[in-house]
Amino acid sequence: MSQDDPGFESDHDHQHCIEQALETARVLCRDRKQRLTPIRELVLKLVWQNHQPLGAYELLPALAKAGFNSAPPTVYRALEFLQEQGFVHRIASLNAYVGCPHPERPHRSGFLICRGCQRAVELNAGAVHSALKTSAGELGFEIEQEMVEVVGLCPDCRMTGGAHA
Amino acid sequence: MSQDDPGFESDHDHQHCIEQALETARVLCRDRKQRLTPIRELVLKLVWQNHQPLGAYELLPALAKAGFNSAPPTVYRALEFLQEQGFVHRIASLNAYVGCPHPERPHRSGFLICRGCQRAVELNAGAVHSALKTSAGELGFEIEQEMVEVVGLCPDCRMTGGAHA
DNA sequence: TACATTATGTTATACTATAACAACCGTTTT
DNA sequence: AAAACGGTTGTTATAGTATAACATAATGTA
Ligand SMILES: [Zn+2]
Ligand SMILES: [Zn+2]
Ligand SMILES: [Zn+2]
Ligand SMILES: [Zn+2]
Repeated sequence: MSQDDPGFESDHDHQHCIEQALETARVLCRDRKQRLTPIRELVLKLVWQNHQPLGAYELLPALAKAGFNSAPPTVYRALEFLQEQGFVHRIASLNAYVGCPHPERPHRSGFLICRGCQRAVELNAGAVHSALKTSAGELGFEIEQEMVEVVGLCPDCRMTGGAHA
Repeated sequence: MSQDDPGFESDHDHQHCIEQALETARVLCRDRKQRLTPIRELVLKLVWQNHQPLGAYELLPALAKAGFNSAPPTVYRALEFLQEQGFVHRIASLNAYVGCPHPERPHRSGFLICRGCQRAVELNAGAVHSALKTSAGELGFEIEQEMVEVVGLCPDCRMTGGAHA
């Protein structure tokens, strides 16, 4: 692996993020006997165009430009598939979708969402999960899915007061 | 205080939950010089009618029955006020609202949401918050709001397989 | 090829939330 | 009391998000 997750580092090689995400998806789909159709691959690529979560309707124009049908069900179906495969996550508090950098195994860690630049970074926080599991366990609650969405300011935006991107 | 938070205990005196929530809201509004108008109080009462988060549109019929205007802005305005005062929380993953049992100070702990009975219980998990703060801090991220929503099965529903309420 | 399965196209609609402006009401100022 | 003000509510319209339902096309399998 030639590059770690970029986190909030602004100057990483994002082309690499995109290519790696697409290649990982292709491999996993082959292994899982799932079909990464042109629409699905395009939607995945669009979601990965940056690290800002995108709304479903923001993807439609690009689908139209690529010659596909661009009615809502098209993009929602693709997003549903990509979520099932773990390639993208939905950010409930934003009604938006973001690419997952580690779709190999299902997981549901948390997101740090910057209100300055809108970037969302996936948090691989075992400690958060453990604390959650302990607290839930004390109430006899059995966890199935976790959604952790934290809004705040990333290092870059703290310096500029979070006023812009 | 005559009763602790009921958590997932099915047989608690829920009338007490409601009365206490309303009385706390009245006191806090008086202290804060905010107006708990009839509409706002009714919406708070409706949200507290049980421990299942309710959608905004589910509240409208009851508003109409009470003789108020029942267009969406009415209920959204009331919910906005109640959220600002900390009397209710919004559950982003459900697009629904639930009463807060501890509105004295602002907070944003997490929720355990049972997919069997749809009850949501507020988790006062200092450990989760600490873990989150630590993990975010390592990335230089400054937390402003936390949303933790955990879906699973409560003790009651684990026994019945979560098939119903 | 014939058949079943999955994916996509297409139209319509449901669900969630807010914009914009008018009317009302309680309080303060003149 | 009258006027001015700020906050709340009434009302209409619209924006934004997501899914239902059914037709058609593509793909995999026997
Ligand atoms: Zn990148
Ligand atoms: Zn992920
Ligand atoms: Zn109760
Ligand atoms: Zn609360």
